[in-house]
Amino acid sequence: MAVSPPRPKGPPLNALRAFEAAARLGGFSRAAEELGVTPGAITQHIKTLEDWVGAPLFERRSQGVRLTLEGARLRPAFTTAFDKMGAAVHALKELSRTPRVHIAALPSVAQLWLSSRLPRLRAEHPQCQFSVTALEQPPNLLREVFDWSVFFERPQSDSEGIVLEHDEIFPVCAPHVAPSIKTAHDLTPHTLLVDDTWSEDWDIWAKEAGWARPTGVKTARFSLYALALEEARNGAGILIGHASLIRPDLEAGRLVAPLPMRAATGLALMLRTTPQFQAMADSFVTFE
Amino acid sequence: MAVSPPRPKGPPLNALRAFEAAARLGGFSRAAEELGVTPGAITQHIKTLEDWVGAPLFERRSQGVRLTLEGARLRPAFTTAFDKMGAAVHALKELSRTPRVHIAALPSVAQLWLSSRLPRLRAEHPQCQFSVTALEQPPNLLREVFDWSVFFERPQSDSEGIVLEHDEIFPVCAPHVAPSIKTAHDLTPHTLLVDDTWSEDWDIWAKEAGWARPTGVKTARFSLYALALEEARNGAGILIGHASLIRPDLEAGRLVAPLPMRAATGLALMLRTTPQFQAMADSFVTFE
DNA sequence: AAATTGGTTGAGAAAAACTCACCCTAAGAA
DNA sequence: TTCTTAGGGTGAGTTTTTCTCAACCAATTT
Repeated sequence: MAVSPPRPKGPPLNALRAFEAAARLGGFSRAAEELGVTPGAITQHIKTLEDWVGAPLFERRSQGVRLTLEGARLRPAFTTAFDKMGAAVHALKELSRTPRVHIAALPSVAQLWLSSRLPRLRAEHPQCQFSVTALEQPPNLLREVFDWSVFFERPQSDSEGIVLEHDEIFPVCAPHVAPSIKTAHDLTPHTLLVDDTWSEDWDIWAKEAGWARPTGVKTARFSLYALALEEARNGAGILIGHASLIRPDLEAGRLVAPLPMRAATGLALMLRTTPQFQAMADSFVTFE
Repeated sequence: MAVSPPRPKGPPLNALRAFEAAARLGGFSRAAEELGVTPGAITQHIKTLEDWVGAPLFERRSQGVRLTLEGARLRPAFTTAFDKMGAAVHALKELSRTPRVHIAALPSVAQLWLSSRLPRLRAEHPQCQFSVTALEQPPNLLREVFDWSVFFERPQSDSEGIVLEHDEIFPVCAPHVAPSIKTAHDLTPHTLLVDDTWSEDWDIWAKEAGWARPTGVKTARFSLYALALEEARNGAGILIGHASLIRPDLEAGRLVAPLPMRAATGLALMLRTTPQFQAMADSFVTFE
């Protein structure tokens, strides 16, 4: 009779977390991003778990993975478990002597929108320590150690985020470039400045403006919106401007909008917070 | 403005688990046992966590640790989170093709009580795979990957364990040794066989029997009850027998009880199971 | 046919977790 | 007092886990 194999251990907690994230987000890459690791790490976690269980949790398809029936059945239990854990971790974070507010934002939002508002926030809450992390995707505030997030997101009635401003885009350029542009077609000879993370912006605006963008138009791509913006200020081309991010440049006259057409992206600059920081966020927003 | 420290991570999940266990069980050593690691490992986990938080979670006292006020406030949230996690893990385990039943029991119970009943259990559930792990302390079935536990425990009305038999102890010895023993005082010249994990048994019985055990009595200590039992069969001394464990020896005449006095330890041999296995346990018990 | 999307793999590197042996402190026992 | 015991703390060194990296696939999409 088998007595004594030391002490059987449950599956590794990190593998469970990887499973939950992958199942919730519907892909290993997205789970990898949320957890701040490479996709390969997720692959391995899931494999560990599948070996432990002795059954597959995901079907591998060429365009990604799909949860198996059993995997799907299991997901909600893990999601609620990790939600509770996340809440507990937030409570744990509160113990820290000096209150810390950790803000997540798109790189462009952090540089162009948040940076001018942070001083005021610091002044209003001198006892708080603020820090900002730039992310490409909004974090899950229930899970991660962020307290605020400021991203362009599709406003959903069900969610409790605060809509700061609906996103509107339109071409902008340096003042000396503007006179040559009277209609959308005048854009053709210019270089279009494109932010990699918002590469469809020009298409959205062009469609709205009824401009069939010719294939030969020159474009210059940037990995950061702030870089493209700087080029636009220097007169290197036409940028598709997000109203909320370029307002200071327009007001200061560093940029102008040569055409009146504005397109809505369907997104909004949204502020979300954990429940603990709702009040602080509300008071911040009333000043806007 | 600070933008970008990769992606801030929450505290390590394993450290959270260590905290929860230590807080719930009221000590690092007990947490270490539940988690199957050394106490030093727990110390380090807690330190990691306290460093992450920036505040102490336990007060260190010479006779052990006490939760700080904040630590105590945090505990319930983590306990429920890990309870949910444990339930989810049990569900995960169910996916496994062949159902597995993992039984935890005291080493003595595993050898002397369970082993004779396992064949019947296997016969009744041929599709199941049974495994047994010997532990000194009953595991937390909500957390660990066990499905059944069989231990001597104090029966508490609030708990849902099944009382298999109340624990009774009394001296036993080989048949040829018995004739010399008419009263408790006749035990004095004999060697008393003692199991290390139940070293108070003789005291309990002696008190009940009104026997002031003289200090000079020889004793022989064993780390396993089954070893002490074997010695008793060989006539090497008097063992304090637990009725439930030595019944087969009494029935077969390998051992006899020379004195009629029996003492209750206040414990009971208890069977506990996870909810999933309640039915199987019930049907097992009706055969007893 | 080429590029893209999303996952997989295995080797090596890095980080986390753990053990071990020894130290420390307070409290109770002798 | 001095011993002993119970429970932790420490730091070095080791083992295990986790992660990254750099290819590599296989199905789409262009």
